[in-house]
Amino acid sequence: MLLARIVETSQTVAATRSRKAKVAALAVPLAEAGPGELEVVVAYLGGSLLQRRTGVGWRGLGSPPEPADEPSLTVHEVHAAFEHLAGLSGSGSQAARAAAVQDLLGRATAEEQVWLRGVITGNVRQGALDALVQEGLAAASGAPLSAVRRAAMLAGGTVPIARAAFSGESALAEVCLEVGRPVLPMLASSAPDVGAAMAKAGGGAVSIDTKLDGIRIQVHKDGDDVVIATRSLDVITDRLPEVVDIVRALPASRLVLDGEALALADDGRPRPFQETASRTAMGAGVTVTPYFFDLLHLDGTNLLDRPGAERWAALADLVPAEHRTPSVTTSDVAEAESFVRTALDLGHEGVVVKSVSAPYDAGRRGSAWVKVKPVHTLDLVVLAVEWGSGRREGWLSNIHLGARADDGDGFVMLGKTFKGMTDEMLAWQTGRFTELALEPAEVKAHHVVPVRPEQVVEIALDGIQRSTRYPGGIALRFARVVRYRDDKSPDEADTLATVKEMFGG
DNA sequence: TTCCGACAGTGGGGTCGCAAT
DNA sequence: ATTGCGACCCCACTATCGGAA
Repeated sequence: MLLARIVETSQTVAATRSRKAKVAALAVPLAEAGPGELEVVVAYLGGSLLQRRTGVGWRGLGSPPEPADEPSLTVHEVHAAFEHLAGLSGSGSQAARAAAVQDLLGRATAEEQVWLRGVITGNVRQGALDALVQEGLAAASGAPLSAVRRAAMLAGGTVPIARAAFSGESALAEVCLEVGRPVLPMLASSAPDVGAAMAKAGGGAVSIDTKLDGIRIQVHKDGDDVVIATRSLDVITDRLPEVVDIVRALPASRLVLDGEALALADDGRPRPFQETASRTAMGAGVTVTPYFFDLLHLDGTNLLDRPGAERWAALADLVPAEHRTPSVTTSDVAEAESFVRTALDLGHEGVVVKSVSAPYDAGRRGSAWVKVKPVHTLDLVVLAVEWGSGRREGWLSNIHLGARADDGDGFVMLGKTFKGMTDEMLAWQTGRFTELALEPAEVKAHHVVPVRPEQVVEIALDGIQRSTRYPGGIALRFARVVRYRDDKSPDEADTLATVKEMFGG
């Protein structure tokens, strides 16, 4: 198949807003693809490469060479070119990569070049990713969408099950959880408070799990072989030797566990997320401790489809309490709230409320698991704004946030945010910050537009973290706009000292 | 007819490994 | 030794479509 087929399809998909039309367009090349190219076609239609990493990003693309007049590249040739790129390493590899990228782009038409640049930087932006490709696969093969989805979740992606979809429903049904092959992890939706979360999770008795602020781990054990995968199914076994030892010692020969790994201080309280993420923490003698909250397989039996209560009972029989996520089962909101307070007092992020009857829905973010985290707010001042991209093209989008300096002179930047803005707010702030621009004539000429520090904005955030990037030594974590405050002047905004004090720094 | 679940997009800060400087 | 880049860790939120209620 020619790459041009993929590119045409991508353009068609991008040109319609109807999801049904997108799916119909995706189904055509999927039905045309030969057995030897189906995997590549599935990946490319979803805007991704089969290579996990190529070593080339937006910077390594360079300026585009003269495009070809006629399309000639096949998907096979493109795949081979990326395989070559991915294999380059060592001294001089950057120059070799640049040359290989230029060679590939030089063989592409102008439209193919656009698509190739998109797929390399992860910016195809056609309004369809893996989920719609799965729908297209179901449409093209005649297999039920539910069977395609389930197989993809259990196989860790759509690519590995594409051929099975064309082999019929029974072939898809045979795809099941295999010890040693990571499945997509179940995700949690969110709710503002525990009461709402309990209602969302189905009411009645629920499990309230402590939400630990570390790295999600899925651990597969087959005899002495242990594999640890992250949320995106990256294998990080070598980085967590303590976890490997702990799982090897568990009294079962084959198992799949889901949990969280985090670094603890000497007093047992969790260290900041940054220290869990850092290997320096391990190097400094800080161990990373695993806490497991689910069991997906045990000695030949897949537990995914069993109710939560049953899986967790099996987990409790297998894993000692010191390596299980603290939790309580209750239907009483007051008891749940009390558990949340305890979790927060112990320094944890919050809780995850879980239905006791729901199965483990791999790869889904449903209402069976609902997270609850406390929200803090600050009143900060907008110091600059950045022009948006994509659907925010032409709007001033990302705002720079500052707290009042402690010496009363000026503002200290603490971070940026683009979150929480409605289209109405984007329109308003584009006008407002154009008015406040330090250099009104230059507003459209620069990506970053500095403004007079006069607009106060209420910002929600999860907390602060250590920063070497920002002058105050701290940065906001997960900042988002709540509302613009026209009832407050900049000299009423929060100070750096207040911010540090609020978060115990 | 209205409601709501699922998706895609729009980006945030920090950390590592690796290659170039 | 330092710097820049790519890749990945954590992630919130809004708009939209289309099926469910």
